[in-house]
Amino acid sequence: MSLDLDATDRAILRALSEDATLKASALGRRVGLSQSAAWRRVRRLTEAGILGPRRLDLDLEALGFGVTVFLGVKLAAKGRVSLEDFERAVSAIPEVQTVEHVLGLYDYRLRVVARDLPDFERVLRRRIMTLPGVGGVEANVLLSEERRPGPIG
Amino acid sequence: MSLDLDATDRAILRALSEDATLKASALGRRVGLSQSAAWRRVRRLTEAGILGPRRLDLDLEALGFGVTVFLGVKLAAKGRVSLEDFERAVSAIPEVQTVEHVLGLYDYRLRVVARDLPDFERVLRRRIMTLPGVGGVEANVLLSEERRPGPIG
DNA sequence: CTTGAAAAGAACTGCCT
DNA sequence: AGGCAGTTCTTTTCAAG
Repeated sequence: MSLDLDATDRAILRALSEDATLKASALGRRVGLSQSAAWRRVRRLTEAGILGPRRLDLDLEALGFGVTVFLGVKLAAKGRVSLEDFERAVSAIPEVQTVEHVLGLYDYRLRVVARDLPDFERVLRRRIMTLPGVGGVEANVLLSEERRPGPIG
Repeated sequence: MSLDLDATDRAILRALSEDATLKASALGRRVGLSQSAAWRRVRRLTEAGILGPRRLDLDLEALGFGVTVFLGVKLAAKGRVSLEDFERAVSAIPEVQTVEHVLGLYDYRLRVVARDLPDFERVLRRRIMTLPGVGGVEANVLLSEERRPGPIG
């Protein structure tokens, strides 16, 4: 299924995950190909589904959201609440950036942003704790974060 | 510092976080502006630092990395290992996609990808558990994930 | 903010090696 | 598969209402 990539493909993936706005010409220069060859490779990788949609990272801090908290949520074992109910309710909270359904100590991991800690407390008390079926919540406040390209080298 | 955004700005941010490849003309159509007006707003938001770099999401599953695990890492209290040492070592592991320094039950949260569970066990035993200063590790396996635009509405 | 237009540059196509 | 040349499209800038 996963078509095989040569070193040039991997170089393209590495370059594009750093800067998705790279033009085919600049990309080609960087990996040692002509503009059209680079462009054809990008199209091939896109059609293979390897290059996903170009997403835009908003600087939420510049927008006044300086607090990011990761919540580990354990659903109440007894309250036979469907996962769908929980997911629907959590998706309606604007401050929730990511909803991850996981297997382990928690059932869900949420990435929540807020303007400051008082604002976060409001979100936690009025939105999170009132979600259907919540059994326990554990929190970690983000101090700093580093994203890396992943195992494409 | 954070310049105020009107409803149109927020619409632009919402549209672009869904699809960062949107052309200024299509964007203008979507938010009810002319092409040049939309383009000027995008430039203004970019210069204000709100629109970050366009990153490209790789479909790691299409590349054969079907397993994603979140690790909560607690450093050993005694072993006076500097955070820098830990961060440097963890950054050298290709399978680690994200390193988050957090405050709470854990000291670090790691997003780790692997080809399958045996491969993950290899990474865990040979790379993660041998990191300098690791006191305890807790794992959650990703089942599904939903990303949302965040509180820009 | 809008329209219109012009210049620059990138995307995309066919043909050739 | 890669390179070249050409066509089509968008971007980017400017002038004027």
